[in-house]
Amino acid sequence: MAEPLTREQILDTTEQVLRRFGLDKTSVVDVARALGVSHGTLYRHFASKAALKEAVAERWLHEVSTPLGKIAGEEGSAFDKVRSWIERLVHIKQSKAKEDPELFAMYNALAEESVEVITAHIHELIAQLTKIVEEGMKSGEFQKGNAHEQAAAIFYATARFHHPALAKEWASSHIQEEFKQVWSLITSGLVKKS
Amino acid sequence: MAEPLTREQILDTTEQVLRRFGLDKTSVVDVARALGVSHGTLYRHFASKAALKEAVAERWLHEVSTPLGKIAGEEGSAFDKVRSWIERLVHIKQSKAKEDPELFAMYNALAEESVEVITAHIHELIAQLTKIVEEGMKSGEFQKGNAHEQAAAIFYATARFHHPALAKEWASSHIQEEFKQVWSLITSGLVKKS
DNA sequence: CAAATGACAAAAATTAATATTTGTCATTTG
DNA sequence: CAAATGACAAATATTAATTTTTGTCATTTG
Repeated sequence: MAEPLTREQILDTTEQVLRRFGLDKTSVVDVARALGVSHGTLYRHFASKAALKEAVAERWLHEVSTPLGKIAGEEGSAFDKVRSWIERLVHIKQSKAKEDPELFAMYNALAEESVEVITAHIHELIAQLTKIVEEGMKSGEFQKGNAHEQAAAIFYATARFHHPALAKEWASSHIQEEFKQVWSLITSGLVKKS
Repeated sequence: MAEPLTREQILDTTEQVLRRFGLDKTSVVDVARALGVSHGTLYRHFASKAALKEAVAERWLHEVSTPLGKIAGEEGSAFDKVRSWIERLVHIKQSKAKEDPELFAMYNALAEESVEVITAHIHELIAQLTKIVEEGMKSGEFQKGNAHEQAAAIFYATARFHHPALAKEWASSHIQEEFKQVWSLITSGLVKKS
C-alpha cells in the first residue's frame, strides 16, 4: 500500500468494480474507494473517466487479438491456418457471449464508446488474416490477388458469426451449421468450376 | 368520416404519427386523436398497442420483400438474378438508412419488438433466394447442392451489407468496395481451382 | 345492433427537487 | 518535490411525487 499506484493496478481494479457494479453504476469514486485512494488521484493517471474506460476496453480486446496472432504466426498450410484463425475468432466471441451475456454486453458497450480502439482492433485482426492469406497465395493454395482485400472479404463475410452486434443471433441452434455452410461457400465459391 | 374505420386507415395514420412523434413518444391516444376517434376504438381493431406496432412493422418489411420477390420471379440467368437480388436488398436497406437514419432506426426498433415478424421476413427472403439458387443448380450455372442451405449461406455471408444492426458501418467510404470483394469471394471462392 | 365512447384501475412515464458524480486545483503529506 | 488529497463548481443522475398511458368494459350512439 506504500507502493506507488500503477496503471495496471488501476485497470485491474477498474475491471473488478465494473464487473460488480456494471458499466452504468460504476463511478470514479467507486474505483478510487476500491483502490483505497482519493478519486482525485485517478486523474493523475488517466485524463478522464473516458480515458480509463478506453484503457480497459483496449486490454480486453487484446485478449482476443493475442491468441489469434499466435495462430497467424504458426507454421503449416495457409488453408488450415485461415480456418483455425476464423474458427478461433468465432469461438472466442461466441463462448464469451454464452458464458456471461451481461458481461459480454458490458465489455462491448465499453469498447463501442471508443471508436478508435475498435478501429485499431479490427485493423489488427485483418492484418493478421492478411499475413495468412499472403502465404496461401504464395504457396499456390489460394487464388492470387490482393491479399489484404481478400482477408477483409473473409473477415466481413463471416461477420454474422463474430460481430458483437449480432450476438443475439448466436443463440440459434443452427448457428454452427450456418457457419460451416458459409465457410464452405467462401472456400469453394457458388459458381460451378468449368 | 361517417365511413367505418379500416385497418389500413389506422395503420396509415399510425405511421404518420410515429414519424412525427417518434417510437417512444407515440401513445395510442395520439393515434386516436389523429384519427378523430376515441382511443378505446383502436382496441376494437387491434388487441393491444404491441399488435398495432407489429402490424406497422409487418407492412414496412413488405416494402422490402415485395420488390425482391419480383426479381426472384423474373426470367434470365440465375447468376444475374442472384446478383441483382442481393444488390437490390443491399441497396434498399442502405438507401433507407442513408436518407433518414432516425426513421430507419425507428422502423428497425419497431420490427425488433416483434421477433416473429422478423423471423417470418427473413424466412421469406431466404425462400426467394432459394428459388433462384435452385434454378442456377438446375441450369448448371451453380455447383450442385442443397439450395436452401446455399441460399442461407449467401444471405448470411452478405449480412454486413444488409443487416440493420450493422447500419452504423454503412457510412464507411469503403463499403461499396467491400461488398464487391465479398461478392467476388462468394462467387469464385478462396481456394485455387485445380 | 354494430360501432364507438368515455370513465376507470393498474401500469408506466414524466417531472422537478435532490443527491451524486466528474473534473479541477490550491493545499497537504511523506 | 513528487504524489496524493479533499473541497469545490458544473454537469449528470436518482428519486419520489405527479401525470400520462394502457387496456377494459358498461353504456351510448346512429
